[in-house]
Amino acid sequence: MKLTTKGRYAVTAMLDLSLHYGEGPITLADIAQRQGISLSYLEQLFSRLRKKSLVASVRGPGGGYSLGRDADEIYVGEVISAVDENIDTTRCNGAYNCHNNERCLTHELWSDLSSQIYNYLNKISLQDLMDRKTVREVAARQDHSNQEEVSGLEVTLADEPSDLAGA
Amino acid sequence: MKLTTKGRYAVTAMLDLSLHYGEGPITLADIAQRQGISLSYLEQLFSRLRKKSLVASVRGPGGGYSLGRDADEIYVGEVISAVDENIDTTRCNGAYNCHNNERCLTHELWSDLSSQIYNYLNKISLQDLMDRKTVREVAARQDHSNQEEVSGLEVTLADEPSDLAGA
DNA sequence: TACATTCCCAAGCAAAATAGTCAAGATTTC
DNA sequence: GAAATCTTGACTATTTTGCTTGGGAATGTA
Repeated sequence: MKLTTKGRYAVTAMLDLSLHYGEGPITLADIAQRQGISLSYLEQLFSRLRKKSLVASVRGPGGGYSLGRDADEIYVGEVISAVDENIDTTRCNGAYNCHNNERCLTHELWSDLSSQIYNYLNKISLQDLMDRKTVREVAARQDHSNQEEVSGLEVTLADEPSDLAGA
Repeated sequence: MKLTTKGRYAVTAMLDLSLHYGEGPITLADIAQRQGISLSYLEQLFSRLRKKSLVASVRGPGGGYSLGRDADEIYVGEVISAVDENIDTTRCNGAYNCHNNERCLTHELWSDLSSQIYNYLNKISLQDLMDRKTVREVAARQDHSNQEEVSGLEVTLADEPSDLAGA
């Protein structure tokens, strides 16, 4: 199991998609703007999500993406697996001869752990996430600020004072 | 939580140390050879393990490392935390303003997950690992093959046919 | 048909992280 | 004092990440 921002981006985007389900296809441009993820990067992620049938796409004007299944049938673990290819550990992925043609000492431990994490993540559906109060609150705020941002063409982000609170 | 080979190396080395506990201080050179980890890399890892008092060191000839506590009081999670500094997620680690000065949608999910994994790993002690049958078996083999390897200076690993089984 | 909008895809690239090397030193034992 | 061992820091190579660029292909609309 690998846990990187890549997987987080994917889950965030899928959650965004779920929250706007029922509004017809959602464009990646919308998601990119709402979630602050680069459009091209999203395209790469969604390419993999589509290959795993987690999303369905419609081309052309008015097109976009929608969920491949209902939100309560898509699990976080699936999303992460889809974008983070080698879900296994990097060195001895599945191989029994990690070291000196034998299993490495902790081989079993890591496979145990991987499946443990995987189990945990595969119990959480996108619907579960949507049901969370904090998620709904943030989503509502995002939809509002989105409407404001749409009018202005681009937000200037030259040197945002991100660490004012610190020090 | 971050799960990389770095953490795996650390746990493997600590497990090796546990298995040879009672034989006096163990040198990193021994561990490096048994577990196939570069000595200098081990040095870096053990530097961090020592700072967290997970190991104790004795310098000079006959010196080496020993466990900082009993094997049933050292948990896998601690070992991983010790070497993998930023145990938190990379982007919005702890910050509440991941995106647009708000919490990102999945912020809560990731902190939940992190603590979940951490809990799991902090229930497994080095002693637990040693009690596993497969670990004891591999360890026994390693001790044997180690004695053989000591006589030959270096194993030639020019082009090992690692993918014969494939295709 | 033209064209704008959207998905699709592949190559490349900078920054960061990972895994490892190298070199110099500090302690201790013999 | 010499050898063994830990200790430390700087340096390097490789991989991964996050992102850009630049082109397509499909499709709805005028």
